[in-house]
Amino acid sequence: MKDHSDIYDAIYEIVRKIPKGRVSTYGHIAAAIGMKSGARMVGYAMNHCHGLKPPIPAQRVVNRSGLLTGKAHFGPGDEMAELLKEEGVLVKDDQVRNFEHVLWDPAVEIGI
DNA sequence: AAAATGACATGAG
DNA sequence: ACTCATGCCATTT
Repeated sequence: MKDHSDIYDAIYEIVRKIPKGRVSTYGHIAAAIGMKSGARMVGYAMNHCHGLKPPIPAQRVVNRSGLLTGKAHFGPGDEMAELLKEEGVLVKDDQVRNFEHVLWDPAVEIGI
């Protein structure tokens, strides 16, 4: 495990910039770092973000449908949905309500 | 070195 | 409107 995870670093940086109460999608994050079709890479990076020094709010990262795809990777239960609810994101049946309302576009914030 | 896998996206039927 | 098939780039076996 070298420390070259530049891709991960880029992805983590974007996810870390997601404000509380907001969510983002893999496609938008991938596009923000320059990987238009690297949606899978974003998810892959999330899989490795377990135990990182800065807590990565991967719970704010959902698929383009607003569905909590990786909820199973957080906790045994609906910990991911609970976290989002705590932050103010309306989650119903593992799916974000008002998705477009809480959707945060990294490209806009970063200024791509 | 090649093939398989992955917390997705998009297009076509 | 819904389901099936392909693409994408990096990591792992």
